[in-house]
Amino acid sequence: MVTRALETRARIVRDAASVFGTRGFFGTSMSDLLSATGLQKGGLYNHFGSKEQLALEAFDYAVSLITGRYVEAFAATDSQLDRLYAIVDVISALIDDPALPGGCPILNAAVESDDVLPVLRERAQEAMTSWLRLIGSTAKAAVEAGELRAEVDPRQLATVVTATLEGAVMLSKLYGDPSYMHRAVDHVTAHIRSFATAPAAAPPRVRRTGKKAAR
Amino acid sequence: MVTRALETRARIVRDAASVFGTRGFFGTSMSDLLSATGLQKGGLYNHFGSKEQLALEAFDYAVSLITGRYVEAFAATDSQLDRLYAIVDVISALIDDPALPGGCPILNAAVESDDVLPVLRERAQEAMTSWLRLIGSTAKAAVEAGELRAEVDPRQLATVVTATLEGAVMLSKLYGDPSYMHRAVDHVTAHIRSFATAPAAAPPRVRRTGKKAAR
Amino acid sequence: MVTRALETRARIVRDAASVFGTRGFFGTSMSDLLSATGLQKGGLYNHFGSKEQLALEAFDYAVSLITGRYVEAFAATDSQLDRLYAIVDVISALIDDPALPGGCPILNAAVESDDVLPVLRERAQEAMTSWLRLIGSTAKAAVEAGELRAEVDPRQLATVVTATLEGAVMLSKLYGDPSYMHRAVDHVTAHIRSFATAPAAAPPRVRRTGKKAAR
Amino acid sequence: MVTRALETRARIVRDAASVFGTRGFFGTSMSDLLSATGLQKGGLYNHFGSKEQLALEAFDYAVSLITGRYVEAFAATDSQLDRLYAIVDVISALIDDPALPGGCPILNAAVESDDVLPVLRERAQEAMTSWLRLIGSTAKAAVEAGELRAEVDPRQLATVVTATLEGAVMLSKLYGDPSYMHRAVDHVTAHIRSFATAPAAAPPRVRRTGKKAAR
DNA sequence: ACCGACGGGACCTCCCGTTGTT
DNA sequence: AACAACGGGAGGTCCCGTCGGT
Repeated sequence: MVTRALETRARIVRDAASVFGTRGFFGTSMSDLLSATGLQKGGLYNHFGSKEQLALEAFDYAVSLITGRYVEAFAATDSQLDRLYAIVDVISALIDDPALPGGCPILNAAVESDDVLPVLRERAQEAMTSWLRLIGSTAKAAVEAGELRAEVDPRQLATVVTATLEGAVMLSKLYGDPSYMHRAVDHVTAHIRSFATAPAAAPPRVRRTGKKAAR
Repeated sequence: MVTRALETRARIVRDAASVFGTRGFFGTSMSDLLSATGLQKGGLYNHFGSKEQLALEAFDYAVSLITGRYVEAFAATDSQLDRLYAIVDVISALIDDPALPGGCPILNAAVESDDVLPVLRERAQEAMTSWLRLIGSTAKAAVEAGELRAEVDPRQLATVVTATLEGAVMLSKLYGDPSYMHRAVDHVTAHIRSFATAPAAAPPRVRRTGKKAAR
Repeated sequence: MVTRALETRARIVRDAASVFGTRGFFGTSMSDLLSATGLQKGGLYNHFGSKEQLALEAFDYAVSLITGRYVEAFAATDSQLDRLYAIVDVISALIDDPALPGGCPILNAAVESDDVLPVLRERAQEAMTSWLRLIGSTAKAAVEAGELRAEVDPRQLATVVTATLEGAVMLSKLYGDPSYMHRAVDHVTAHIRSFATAPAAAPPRVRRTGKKAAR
Repeated sequence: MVTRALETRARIVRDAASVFGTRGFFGTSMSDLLSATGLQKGGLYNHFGSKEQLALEAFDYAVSLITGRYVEAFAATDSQLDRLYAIVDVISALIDDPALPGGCPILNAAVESDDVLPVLRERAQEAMTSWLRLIGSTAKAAVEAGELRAEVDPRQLATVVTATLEGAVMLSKLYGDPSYMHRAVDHVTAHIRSFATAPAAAPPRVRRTGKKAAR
């Protein structure tokens, strides 16, 4: 039955994404994947031609989980500015309420793929590019909607938001301490707000852990 | 003979630092290290008991190169504020004028060591901590010297500066494009300047490549 | 498929037992085992996690061959005394008609495992203990059956029989000359007979080679 | 200075004999020997061309220690029969009061050298042969001196004594329990005495540990 | 006489992928 | 679709022996 096969395949990808996320591509062995999926060699290689192919699909899946959260979060927004804040929240959730263990898949892929895994590197570039574009175009839309001042450079803003949050993902994971991410979120949020046309109330920060961390 | 040994050892660490920086710990094989150093297995294992031990020393060496640049840069400063700018410049140089290939060793170690290389993770934590402390205490000194306003939260500033620049290292390396780092530097510099007591001239930015990248 | 695996596994154990018996644990390399079994590394390691594990199973197998001979020989006996003689014959056959090359596996294991292979040493102890117990309890049964005089100390007898025959295994193998074993067998047999209640005919010695070695 | 060199050489042999005795030839690595002697590669290879050569000399040394004990023990005897008892005592001392750790060097060499170390095997044969001859000729002399009955077969006696005691060395070492050796000594002693012409008092057993084990 | 850097190979282990089988 | 035996090679480690240097 075709459905069954697809389910198994999806389950493999899901399990593999967790393992690759926490151990990295080279740090993950086939036997890690076998015990994570509960399958044997044959079962796995029926669906994927190689470890690399599985890794690529696992990467795509991990990215899609984040993308899904954007879509979800965007549904609840009614301004471009809120969308920017929502984007920040989604990244922040990589630490506070991760969909998958291992932090940000793009960061992981970018760091590990250096000169060694060009295929993965390309995927990471693509994923990062669409992320940067999302921020950039949202910022531009916010300007056009009159929510942000015209002096905002969308590309500059996208870079700063992304770099700061990715760096914070690394810091918080390195120390096992979410407060680095929280400080980064505060900074990025304030930075965005500094371009807002209306003095505006504090953005609708939703810290997913529920703990309203005193700052 | 003792001299010879130390030289060889130092050379191995230097060469290994490059390889580990570009390929990562798991992505680097002993073969890679042998061809990088020109030694044979026996020769290498006389100096280092294991690949991990060599990796740790290579990490320390890579960090020491950055530290050395701080020391060098600090010698030319005469205000706490200039020191902050110098720190930013040193990190920025990881892209524009790297001492070693592979970007920031701490970033690399932090991302790859997750749950897999606890010893390396500890070293990365230590290195990162002293970096954060350096920024934090410099910021505090700048406040005490009246160069920055009292409202500055040193820890917050250290987090933001570090996260943003580390994230930018990742972005610029991912794309092979230094402009991400440049934008991050501009932002961080402006952010610091926004706390300055004197309206002050632009900070003495020294882009090491000399190319004034149009932005 | 399952059947195939078990067959292969059994074959590996059998072949390995020969190699370990003749070359010893440390003297046997994985290469030796590979050429003995005709497998490749991957094939072998699918069945056994390590050389040590294989060695242990090979040891157990070698011991089981000897045990099997006891069972076989016991089936043809109808007195406790005959059982004692049968035991002697089984050990004697390690030289005259070996099931496996390499002499006595327990002797080999005991000598080589000293302080270096504690796991093997334990196995050797267990195997030796059940051997000593077999002799001891058979002697006791012979006393109770009135076939041996009550003054017999079963533990003493077991030690003497075992020590003498094991020592003879070593001597005969060292010189490649079975006559040492034959002399030991004669002595041990006479020693046992000296405790017999009936003057009894000579025990039903079956020298497995068929050659009635002139002594 | 020549003396110095010989001293060092002798010390190496002594230390190596202990290591080889406990770990065996293959179980002993050069680095084991280096740490046992406190020397470095160069220091060791100045005296011995190879591990094998050192092992051979260490074996000879170990045998010479036993030989020395014979000589010593013989000096205190005034009958051939006492010499036989003395020989038994010397072997018994391998367990109760060993000159070197590792039990009997000949036993060890015989078991480990099988088909793998022909040179060592030859040495073991030679050493064993002179031991057997010593017992045999002493027995013969005892017969000629009228201390043992003429029916004694010297070669048979030598085999039985040697096999039993060697087997007991193995047993006592396997269990870490000297009582196996004690029982073997009792047996062998009684066996010899059974050939004595004079009903004679118990032989002058000297258990070297001093504990007169109750039997 | 001794040290210690180094070569180069063998060690055991585990890798990833293929293949036959159920 | 899944299992599991197996190939063949690369992994890191440690081996023994050599040799330049003190």
